[in-house]
Amino acid sequence: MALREEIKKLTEKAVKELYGELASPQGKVRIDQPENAEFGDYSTNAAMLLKKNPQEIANVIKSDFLEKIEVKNGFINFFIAKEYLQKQVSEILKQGQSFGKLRTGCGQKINVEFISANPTGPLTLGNGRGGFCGDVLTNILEKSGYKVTREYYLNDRGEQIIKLGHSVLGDEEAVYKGKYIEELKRDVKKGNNIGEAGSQAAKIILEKMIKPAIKKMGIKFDTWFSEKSLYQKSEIKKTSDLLKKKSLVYENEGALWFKSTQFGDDKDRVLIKENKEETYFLSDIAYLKNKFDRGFKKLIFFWGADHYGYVARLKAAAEALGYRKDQIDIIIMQLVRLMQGGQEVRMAKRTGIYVTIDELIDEVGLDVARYFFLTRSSDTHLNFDLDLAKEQSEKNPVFYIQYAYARIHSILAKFKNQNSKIKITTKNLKLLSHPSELNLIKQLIRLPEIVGDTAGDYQVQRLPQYAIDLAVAFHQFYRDCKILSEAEGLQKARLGLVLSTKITLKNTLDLMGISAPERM
RNA sequence: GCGCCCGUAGUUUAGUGGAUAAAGCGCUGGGUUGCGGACCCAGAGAACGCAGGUUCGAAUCCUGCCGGGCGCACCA
Repeated sequence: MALREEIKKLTEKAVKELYGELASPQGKVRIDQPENAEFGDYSTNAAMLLKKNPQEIANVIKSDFLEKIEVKNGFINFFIAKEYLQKQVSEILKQGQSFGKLRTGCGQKINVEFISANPTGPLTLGNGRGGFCGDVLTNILEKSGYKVTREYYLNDRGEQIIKLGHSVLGDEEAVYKGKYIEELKRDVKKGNNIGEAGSQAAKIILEKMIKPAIKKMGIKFDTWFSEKSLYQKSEIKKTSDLLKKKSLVYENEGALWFKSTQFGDDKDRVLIKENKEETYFLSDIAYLKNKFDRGFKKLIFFWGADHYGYVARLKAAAEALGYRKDQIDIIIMQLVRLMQGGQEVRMAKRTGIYVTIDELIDEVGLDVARYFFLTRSSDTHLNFDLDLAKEQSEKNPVFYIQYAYARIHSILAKFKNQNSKIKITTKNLKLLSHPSELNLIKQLIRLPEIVGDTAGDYQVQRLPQYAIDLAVAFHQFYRDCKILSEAEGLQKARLGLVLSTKITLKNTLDLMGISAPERM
């Protein structure tokens, strides 16, 4: 069990013992990790919330993994015992690659849909942002014990395909512009009608532009879901029939409407237009049904802020289908604005002005590109300046993290030249007592908590921050503690610590999809 | 007009009810005959957009205002 959970339980138990079940605090009891070491490794505000004497509570709490408990300014501060920390090193070595894994997901099926850009052009920076964040969240959820499906929804029919058709045929209704459209004009067979030209162009864009870009981004989708297939398998018809059966639709002015206001939407929405064409929303409901039918208990979507208006609608649809609104989580990513020399440059596939995610990766490399987007919360309005990004990429903190990893590899390689086996015993680990050693271990054991927190609140920017903390702790340890030149016992202990740092750092980088280079 | 999001150090951002607001870059100064100096240490730099309110306690919650982004289709 994670240490924080353990401390929470101990505190709750103590409170119950002293004040009985009735003590209900106003506000949230928290177990925090204070930044100031003076306040311990963990601290709780429980006493303040309960308006009780913190010392009284502290006196009742007893545990062998705690060295001491102090009370200061109303907080109860917990100090972890050295022995507990030392033991964690062998625990990490034992768990290896699976260190950080949790069981909270209980194997529940969860579907994460991200990017899902229309096959009408290359992937832009906005797609990159949502793509990287989505990808990392799926890694986190997997690590927390969920069975995750990464899904890309492909809008391979409908209005935008027609528009693409016009564009590649170059008629007066053309909307998409750019070099790729010029190239498509050559590849798409002449004599096609608009729809066929559009479909053919979309297929080429998907295979020649989107899929390679996604591969370059280091993302692997489990499912590429075609909107068209919903029509081919009459799932659209089945869905509208189902809603009719539930009396959730009505006809008005020749169109078929869904009573979404019954489920909290601002207004009712059209499913089938007056001209008998189905709306995109109807496909979406069918798609929603399809996902739930496949057994997913939870659906997560990454959308750009420009789709915000769609949230209430989709949740309404989920409820209409008989599911709960909280089975759908929609993460709204604020848009990426392209800046050049302090001026905004409007990006649009329709004007042909945009920076593709390919270009960014070519310029700064995948690791920097990933790190760049991962550090910013989805709420941040991101102004992206390619020149600035290029200039700063050399100083990107990702190299600082990777440098720690390369250093570790170098130490271990040097050791292996002298002696091929590292055998670490509990007795050796007891020699770890330098503040920098203990501090490093404290950072190492945060990984499961980081994973758990992020799986709960989807704030993936926590991960790059943690990686920095970890690297800092290692670099400081490296400064303070010699390894190879020490006597055998201490040398083994420190090698164990170095190895467990390597594991933790690697697992953290893996979650972020960032490489762990042995040399730089 | 209504709804959502943002405004934190020179800059890019963390921090969403707790203690002295944190980090990268930049700036100033210091550190290596040593396992990788792409490193380490110290310092300067922030009335957290403004004004009220709730609370023992507010960058965080509420209200109003200012500035900015996005959304309010029988478009997708």
